[in-house]
Amino acid sequence: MNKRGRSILVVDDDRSILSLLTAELRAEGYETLEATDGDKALALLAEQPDLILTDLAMPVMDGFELIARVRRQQKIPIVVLSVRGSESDKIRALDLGADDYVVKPPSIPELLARLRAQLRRTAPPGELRFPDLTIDLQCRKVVQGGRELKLTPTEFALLELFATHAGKPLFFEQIIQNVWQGASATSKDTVRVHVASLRRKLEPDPSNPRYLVSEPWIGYRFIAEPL
Amino acid sequence: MNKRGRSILVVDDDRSILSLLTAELRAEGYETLEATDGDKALALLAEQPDLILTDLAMPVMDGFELIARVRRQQKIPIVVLSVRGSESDKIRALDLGADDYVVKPPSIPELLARLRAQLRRTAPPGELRFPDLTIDLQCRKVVQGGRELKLTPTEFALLELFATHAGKPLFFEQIIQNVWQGASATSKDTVRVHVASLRRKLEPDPSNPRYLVSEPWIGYRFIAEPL
DNA sequence: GTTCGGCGTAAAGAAGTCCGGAACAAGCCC
DNA sequence: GGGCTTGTTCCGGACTTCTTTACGCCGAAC
Repeated sequence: MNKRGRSILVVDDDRSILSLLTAELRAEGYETLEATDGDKALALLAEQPDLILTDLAMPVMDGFELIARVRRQQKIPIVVLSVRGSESDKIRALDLGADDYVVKPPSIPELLARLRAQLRRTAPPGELRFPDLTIDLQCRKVVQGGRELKLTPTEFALLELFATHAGKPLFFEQIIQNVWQGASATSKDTVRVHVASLRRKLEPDPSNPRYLVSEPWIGYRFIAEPL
Repeated sequence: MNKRGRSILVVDDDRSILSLLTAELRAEGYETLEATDGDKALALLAEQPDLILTDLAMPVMDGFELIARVRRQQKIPIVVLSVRGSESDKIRALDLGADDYVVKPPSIPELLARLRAQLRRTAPPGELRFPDLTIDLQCRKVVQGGRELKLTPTEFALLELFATHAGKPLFFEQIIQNVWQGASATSKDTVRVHVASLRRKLEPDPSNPRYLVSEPWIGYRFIAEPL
């Protein structure tokens, strides 16, 4: 569950509801921003939240206007959470630019699922980040110290597997299973050779591996702190 | 009224509901595709609908598996319309990749508003702009350095696919799927030849591609900063 | 000290890919 | 029909990648 760093702007004039919602969201691992009316919410857009969860009834600037104003600038996902369950309210909010509409009181698990669905589509490009190394899974690009590494498909698959299991040792069996789809012909030797060529491109000193250390009798381990 | 040409794939095993839904959608100006199970729905993906509206309970392949299969390839919006209103069903569908979940029987106006909300965010830009290159999808015109390029239908489809996925590598499989609707006869060679002829028209130096670089063992990648 | 097995590197052969050109089929317009 | 355009298949040369093999190194066990 990759929610790391995703922040949600919660807007509601009822402070008890506000704190209840933010508590739930924080428990799920999200960062939260809070606003009690549309004006304050607009100001908090500068913090670049990843999603807006807003009520409709609010003083100063109501939810409808907030949606319209936000949409004039950005395409950030907006989810409405309101006691008003009438068809006309839903249609108006959705047509103004809201992406989903949930009626209060919500089922928290369902609300969370709907938020996940909205966040998913703006998910940042599948990217694994380590100190001095970023791996873009979508673009199949690996950047180290500002320079892009040119990897063969096998090398990239290897690095992707290692990076997604950073810190944990990987058995030869697992490696062959994942990178070669368990082609029975593949041997440990083949893995070793590809690891070697990956090290030549990845390691500052290939003979003293820093990232890709061998785990005798087991396989290999990728050492790096995520983020 | 920008619903022109937007098509919706409706999936439901109950033919009376199916025809009722498609009637409503057509009345709104959408084009519709119909399927009575997940298998047939998958086959109709070749028609490139803009949205999928699907039931969950179906023979042959149920809605959950349909969602999972579609998501493995595409990010087309998926709206679930089901009698099953339980929290667990909603969460499962949403987490599998659905974008919205509406319980049967739906309020038609609300359903339409939710479909609009989903379609809005995938609205085709109509025009793709890159430095020294603009592609007008509506008029099917490509302008480079003030001169208009004359492309064949296949070449245009290729360029459109590449430009909408700028920066990301495209596998031969994806290319064939999108440009040739997965016609099984099409081979990599065919793709290569058309890429070559597209390069001859697009690239300043066709033997040293700047936009359309080949990604060995993968396919091709279109390199250009959007805007 | 010797033996043994895993580990790392280098080299070579096998296999696959990319590209351009040429040839062929199908459709269109004059 | 003849000419043109478009789309597809095939071939050879150049190149890259993958796998295997061989050899040396090192540590552990005896």
